[in-house]
Amino acid sequence: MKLTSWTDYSLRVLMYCAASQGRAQPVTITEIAQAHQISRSHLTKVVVELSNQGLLATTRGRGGGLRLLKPAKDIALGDVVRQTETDFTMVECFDPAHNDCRLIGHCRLKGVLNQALQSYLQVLDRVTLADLVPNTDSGVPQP
Amino acid sequence: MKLTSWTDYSLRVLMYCAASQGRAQPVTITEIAQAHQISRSHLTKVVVELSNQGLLATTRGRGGGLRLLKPAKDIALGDVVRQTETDFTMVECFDPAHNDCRLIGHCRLKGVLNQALQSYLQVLDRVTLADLVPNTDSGVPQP
DNA sequence: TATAAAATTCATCAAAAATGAATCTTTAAC
DNA sequence: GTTAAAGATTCATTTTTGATGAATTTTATA
Repeated sequence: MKLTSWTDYSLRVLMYCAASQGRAQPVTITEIAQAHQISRSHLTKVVVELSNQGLLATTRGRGGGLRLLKPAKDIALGDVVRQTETDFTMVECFDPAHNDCRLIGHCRLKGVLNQALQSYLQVLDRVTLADLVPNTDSGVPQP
Repeated sequence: MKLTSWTDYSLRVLMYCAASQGRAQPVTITEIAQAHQISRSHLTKVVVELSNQGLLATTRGRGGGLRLLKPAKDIALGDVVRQTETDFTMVECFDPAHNDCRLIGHCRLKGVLNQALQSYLQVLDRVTLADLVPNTDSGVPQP
């Protein structure tokens, strides 16, 4: 059970943007790619998806770059992870047509695993980008 | 984010054993494999691991089979999942030697994701095999 | 018009999970 | 003691899907 590196990169892009708010020049993909030693090409796809998901705005051309569409304190990790992770299938529930399972009664496993998953996401719902990154527009000066 | 089918199969083996407690003949691998349409060979490996982990006892030879080493109500899902899932790496934390991350301050991401993971497992800690399977040795007769 | 930025397309590559055939070992029943 | 039924082991593949990156195109500004 792990998150994909796609989600990992998504979070890093968002955190980088959050940490860079207030800069004169916007953050660029190349900059983030270099900072994290990831291929610029690959990271671009992550940025495009985040942009499609309404988390980032991008501007092309010279002087362009990325910026968050909402204040960092309004972007909860849970929502990011829900969007970037594609597969939350905990167990493969068998196709009813082929189900020859001899367990008596209905299986409660699926429901329990779903509860656990919700609990996982709820923890992340209570954390925002602003909580992760010291210098944001949260109004709190850093030491 | 998903569990492996290895974990899935592990849970099903344990549930099957729990549901079969009190039977004259012990449960066999072949029986479970047929019930779930899984290759017997493959499922054997799952059983061997569960046995190594102290959850199951196996007996070879004619009349042999599987049985739980503890009452179903004493086997918590959390403990099973902790043992069968091999990789709980939420994000790849960068090697400090190569860390060129420009985020100011220390990153709280890892800690937060770990909290979420613990929350996930804690939900499963509160559920036992007996909760999943109606007819166990829990003393509660099934309808 | 040159440059710097995002966006797209295409082709792989890599890693890990999943699978199953074939065979060996053990043991109870006959 | 033989045999059949059970778990255990070994080996080789297959499948999946995530991850990667080169090359090119589009857009916009200085």
